[in-house]
Amino acid sequence: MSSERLPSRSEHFSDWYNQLVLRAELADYSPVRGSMVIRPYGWALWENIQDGLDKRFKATGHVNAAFPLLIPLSFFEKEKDHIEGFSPELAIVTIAGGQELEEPLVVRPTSETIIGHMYAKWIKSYRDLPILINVWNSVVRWELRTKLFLRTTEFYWQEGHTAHATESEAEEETLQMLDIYEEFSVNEAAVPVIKGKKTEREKFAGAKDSYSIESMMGDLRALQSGTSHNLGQNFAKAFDIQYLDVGNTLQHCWTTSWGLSTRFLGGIIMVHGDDHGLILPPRLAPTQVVIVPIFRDAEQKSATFEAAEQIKLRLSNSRTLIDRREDLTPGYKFNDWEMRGVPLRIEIGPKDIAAGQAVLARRDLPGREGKQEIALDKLEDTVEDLLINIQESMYEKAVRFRDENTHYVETYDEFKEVLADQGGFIRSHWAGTSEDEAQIKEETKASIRCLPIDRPEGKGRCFFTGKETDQVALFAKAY
RNA sequence: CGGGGUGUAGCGCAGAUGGAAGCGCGCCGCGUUUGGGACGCGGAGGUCGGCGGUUCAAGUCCGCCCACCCCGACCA
Repeated sequence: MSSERLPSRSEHFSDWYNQLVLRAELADYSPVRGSMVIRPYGWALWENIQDGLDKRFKATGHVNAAFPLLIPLSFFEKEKDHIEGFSPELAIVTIAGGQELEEPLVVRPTSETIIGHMYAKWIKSYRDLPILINVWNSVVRWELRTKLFLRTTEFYWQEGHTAHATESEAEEETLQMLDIYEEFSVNEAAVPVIKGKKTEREKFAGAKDSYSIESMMGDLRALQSGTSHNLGQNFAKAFDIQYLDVGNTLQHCWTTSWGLSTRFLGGIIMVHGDDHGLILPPRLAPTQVVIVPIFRDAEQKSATFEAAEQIKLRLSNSRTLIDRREDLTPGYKFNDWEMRGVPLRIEIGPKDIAAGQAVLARRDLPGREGKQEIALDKLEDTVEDLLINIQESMYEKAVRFRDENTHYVETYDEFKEVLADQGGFIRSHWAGTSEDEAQIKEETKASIRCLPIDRPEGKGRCFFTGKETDQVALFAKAY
């Protein structure tokens, strides 16, 4: 790790982000343009995200499976909107085994088509439904402009694909998975979200309706961190996914798909990080507590290592690590673990051992403010409480930040003014058309992130058209 | 694909006017250190992004190409 400070988060957000990802050893650039290597520390974080989501998927009746990486190109041509949306970013294999292929193979950008093809084979009767499959894999989209975690050529994610007998059941599934993303984001990642529906312009290529969770990043831009799509019968019709209903009538299924990717890591970084580095929510942190032993000579060394060992044993409920490196000073280690965002640090040295105590430092409150001395016999309870407390206060801080930077406007002039002067989210009544939305994006760079589902605002006047409406739109500049 | 920038040691950079490839950090060894990014001494490490041209001589001048980063358009 470099010994320099990070660029200032408030002044150079983009540089700050890039360097943080590299220096916290979350990821590194790979030799192929736009793709990245996720390093062990970043992958450990992703594994915790996987665990949290996978548990929730299983609890709602989903099972995991695997589908192939390569998909016949013709599959993409079966759903008109889907191919239109994806064709610019497909990577296509045309040569294999030293020969030009009869039919080009697409490296999956998402699996709706191949899964649709298989579902058509597997589903015959209403008794086969619903089918609730989730897949953990990676996909490739040839993006023009990339950024570590947020948009890379290849990224890891989960994609859920379900098929149902009725329209309402599919809609229910779509919203259930959106709720799961929300609950996960809030409770595990301490990242507040706005749940909502995508507009026609912004929805998934091939979907009937798309929903998303949207979060505010530290630079006031919006990040879509999870999506859930009601695909209607679009893919069922394109792939002949049909079943016989109770009355012996052939019906098309109703399908859904939903996904959350390694982009979510980028969200965690940009919501919680500070000038010292990453700040990880305790529930997802690969290491929750790091113990830094402090010593001068061999005698002190064995005493503090012994004390550290005992602390670790007592903290068996937490993911605890002892920093045994002997060639580095404590000060270096403090900065190192702060860069990596470990929520809680325990310093133990000769003075502490003599006093029967240890020093606790919480990552979310940097410097002296977050330090306290604690008697060793109170350590377990204190650590447990602190981890919960850190998780909560990280969430509260993020909510406060988002709310302070969310504005309501009544006119388009005001909209432009607020966006230029303050930025952030604009949440206002909206009755405009797709063309109006396009015009606003063209003129201000801000787009409708979603039409929020929860609307405490009630009825009001659209800032753009002046029409009375109960629909609200969330506008922001987005990643 | 448009605009901008950068390619010299693992990283960050310096190498006016062409004339023996350097500095800082990191890395390796030994010793002293260790409560907020330690220090000394000794080392290892380079087809100067690539190809071509000008020249007695190119990191440096010229041409072409490539890669990456930033800002736009497109996107989870």
